[in-house]
Parts: sequence; structure tokens; C-alpha cells
Amino acid sequence: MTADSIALFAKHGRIAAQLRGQIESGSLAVGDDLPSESDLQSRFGVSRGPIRQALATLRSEGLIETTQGRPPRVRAQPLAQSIDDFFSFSSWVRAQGKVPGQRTFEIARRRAAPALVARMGLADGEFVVEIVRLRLIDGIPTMIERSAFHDSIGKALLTFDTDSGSIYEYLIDNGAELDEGTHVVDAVPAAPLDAELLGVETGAPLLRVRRVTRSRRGLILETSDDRYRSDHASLLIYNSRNENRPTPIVARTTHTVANA
Amino acid sequence: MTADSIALFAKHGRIAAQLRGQIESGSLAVGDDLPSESDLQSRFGVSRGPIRQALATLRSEGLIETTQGRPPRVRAQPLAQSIDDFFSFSSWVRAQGKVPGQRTFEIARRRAAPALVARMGLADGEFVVEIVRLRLIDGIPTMIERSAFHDSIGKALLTFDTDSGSIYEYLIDNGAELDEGTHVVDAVPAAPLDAELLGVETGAPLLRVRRVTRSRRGLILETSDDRYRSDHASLLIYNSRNENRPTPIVARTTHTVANA
DNA sequence: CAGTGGTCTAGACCACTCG
DNA sequence: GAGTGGTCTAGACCACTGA
Repeated sequence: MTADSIALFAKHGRIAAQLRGQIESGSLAVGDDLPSESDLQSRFGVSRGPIRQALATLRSEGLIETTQGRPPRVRAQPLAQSIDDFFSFSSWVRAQGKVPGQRTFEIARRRAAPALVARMGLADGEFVVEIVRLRLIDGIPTMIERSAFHDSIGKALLTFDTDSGSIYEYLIDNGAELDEGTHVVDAVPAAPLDAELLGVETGAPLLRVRRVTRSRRGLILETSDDRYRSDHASLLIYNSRNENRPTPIVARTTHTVANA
Repeated sequence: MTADSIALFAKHGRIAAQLRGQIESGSLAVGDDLPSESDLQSRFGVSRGPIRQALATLRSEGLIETTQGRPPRVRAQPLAQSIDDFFSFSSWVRAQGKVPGQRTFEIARRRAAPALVARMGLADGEFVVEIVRLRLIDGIPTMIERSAFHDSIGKALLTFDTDSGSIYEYLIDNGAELDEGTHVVDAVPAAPLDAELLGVETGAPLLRVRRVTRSRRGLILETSDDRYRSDHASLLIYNSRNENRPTPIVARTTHTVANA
């Protein structure tokens, strides 16, 4: 929602959105050919530039593949997730047709501890708002989330019911500039408390994702430490030598994916 | 090497390569402005199209950022890794200025077990070549690699010294069409044998990356199950709302990254 | 061989940044 | 306000696909 309504003013964005819709709705099935570029030109009444730009977007999302000499084709695995799905647990879970949930353990505004001062590039004595929540999928405990927000946006959270839904979506809707994030993924043993909350044994391997979220200006607005039950969630990376999409597609998946 | 020499025939590819070189060599430092598009046009003697295409490539690699109204700027964190670095342990480790190593435990050509038949989409009774290796960084055991290769390319490995270096590079150099891969990342406890080889305790959390590598035609050529010491390697994902790069950048990093 | 996408040119308008 | 990148048009040539 929030993301799509941003860049639809340009023609290529509208064209991409329409084709994306046809693919997602199934009216263009897997393996089908898309109309040729010249077809699309006359259909949308534009020149070739916007058409090619729209196709490039879909290609970068992994929805289509293009080959010289033949029309674009709908790709087998539409792995693409919107960027919101990657930042927001709630958005991601809903996109999978499941129900996200959360139980807040703590929300506090306090002076940042030294480690956090360093991690967020704060000045000594600055306040942050810290939140600890258990996140659930269809009622099943799946992830422990520890977040710290820059005071400028964190204060708004003190009046937000953090049990009610997505903090991320709330902040975006209130104009927070959460523009880019860096995630570091590794594996850690479950601490006793986390183990109990997630329903695993102490020391069981958890998939840890640490995130730093920045504004367009580079200001660090949020950091988080999310620990997933590895049997309930994993990370999926798709990666191709196709010259036109040098960067991979990343998605979170629920449950262990059978076919790799 | 192998990857760069592919698409340098077109003008935009040569332009991108030259600018990339200037960034990587440091003659364009972090934060510096690139020449404006019209400068680049006259400098390279081309029209605006190829210039913009080259800049789009660099943007998708995370090397530069562009803003309307000001020249492109060299990005803070050049996370970009070549696609080879993501597929090949050796290539990745070397790119980090360290020395890759490997110790082969087993290489065997045998009929695929039922699980592998399913995973690789084989027919019953087909042969595969399976390899188990311990991978090292600067002599330190870091990862256990279990791979299975489609017989068509696996046979070449029986005469290859798998202790000598990168299987992936060997296969690519011999014309194997390893075009796209899907990686699933999660966390698992170390089995007794793996624990001993990696120098961790049994049950310690390992970062597991399971890969399926396909040819352009979709034929599954390789699957692997790599398990990393989580304190020696992690995954890094960079992700931006910038409309023109919808997909994230993914890199492997050595050691835990201090600043998230 | 007809049609396709990949690439390039030349020119234009607009929104934006920054001095 | 001058210069920048984002977008679009119109036309062209070539390499490749597939019937």
C-alpha cells in the first residue's frame, strides 16, 4: 500500500503496475508471453522508452524474463516481495496470507546505553525509545524483536498501541523517512528467556537479523535485533547471471522451503 | 574475471566498467560527485541513453546514488560483490583480501538418493557426483560444504583436484552454464562431526545456506548445503526504497560486522 | 525470413538542487 | 536562476528467435 502509491505518477510506473497486476492476478500465467514491446506501445499509447523502463522494473522484480528475439515471458517463481514486506513483519506475514500478531513486553524511553550510542551514532545522553515484542504468525510465536528508535520518531510510539499492529507502517504513515536498511544475518543460540517465549530449548539455533534503518540523509532512525525460530522462517535469495539484474532478490519465507 | 568479460561489447557496458574502475581504484572517492551526464556524454562521445544505462547499472550495484537535480555521488558503502563472489567461496574470500582453502573429505559418483532425486528433479537411477569439503579462510575452518552435481558436469570433477581451488570457477571456465541460483538461509545446530571439523561445540548454531543452481534453461546443475561458523561469516543485505533499485544488495561478510 | 528485443541517437520538457 | 537528473518522443540499426 504505502509503497505503491509513491511512484505511480510516471507513465512507466503505471505501465509496470498494470502488468504486475495482470501477472499477480493470474490473467498472465506462468510461462505466458507478454505482448511485444510494439504491442505495448500502441496499447498504452506511449513511445518505446517507458515500455522498456516498465519491463526493466518487472525484470528486476523477477516477475518476467526477457530474451533477445522473443517476447518477454512470465517467470516461473514470482519471488518478488515489496520492500515493505522486507522491513515490516506484519506486511510480510499478511502477504503470505497469514495473520501477524505481537505481544509487547516493554516500551521505554531512556538514555541510550553506550553500545547503542555507538551503534546509532548518537551523542552521549540522547534518548531513545526501546521496544521488545514477541511476534507471531497465525498465533504461533516466531520471532523476538528488540528495536531502538531515534527519539525524533520514537516519541510518537509512546502513544501508539504496539500490540495493535505494525510499528513500521505506523511510522511510514506518519511521514517517517525510513528509506534504507542494512541487515546482517547470522545464527545465534537461544538465550533462556527467548527460548521460553519461542517454545524452543535453550541454546537452540535462531536466525538473527540485525537491522539498521536510515533516512535518505543517512541519519540512523532505528536499529533492531530480530531472532527467528529457524524452523518457522528463513531467508530466500534468488540470484542470476542475467546482465540486467546484477543484484539478487531477497525474500523471507515461512516454514522450511521444500524444494530448496 | 569470468563475469566481467561477458557484456562489455555494448557502449554502456564499457562506460560502466570504466566508471566502476575509477570508483574501485579510489580515483573517485566516497562522497565525490561523478561528472554530470552531459559531461559524460561529451567525454565518451555518446548520446544520453548509454550514459544513463551505465549509471543505472552502477546504481543497481550500490556504487553510486543519484538524486534529481544534482550529479551522481559515490556511495558510502560499496557493498557490491560480483555474482561470482556470491556463488564461489574462493572468489568471495579472495575479494576480501584473505586466502581461501579447502580439504576434501569425499568425492563420489553414485546413483542419487531419493531425496536428491526429488531435490534435483532427476530420474530414478541417475548418477550424481557428490563432494564434501571443509572450507577455510586464512587456514581457519569456516564452512562445511556438501555439494551434488548433475552428472553431465560432475564427471569433469572426478579428474579435478578438488583440494586445489574453486570448483565453481573450474566449471565456469569449462563452459558450465551456472546461470542462476536460489539460496535458502536458516540456522541449524552443529552435528557432532561438523562441530569437530569447525571447532565448535556440538549443537552450536551454524548459518546454513542451501543452494540450487540452474542453467538458463532451468536445468538443475548443482545443489549444495553449506554450513558456516556464524562467528566467522554472515550475510549482509542492503535495501533501499529508492525507486530505481527495487531489489536489495546481498553480500557475505567475514566476521561479525561491528556497525550492524 | 518476419518479428522481436537490445542498443543507440537527437531532441525535448519538467522538477529538482544548490549557490 | 543555471544546471542537473527524470522522463518521454521518434526514429534507426542490429542480433537473435522461432515458425
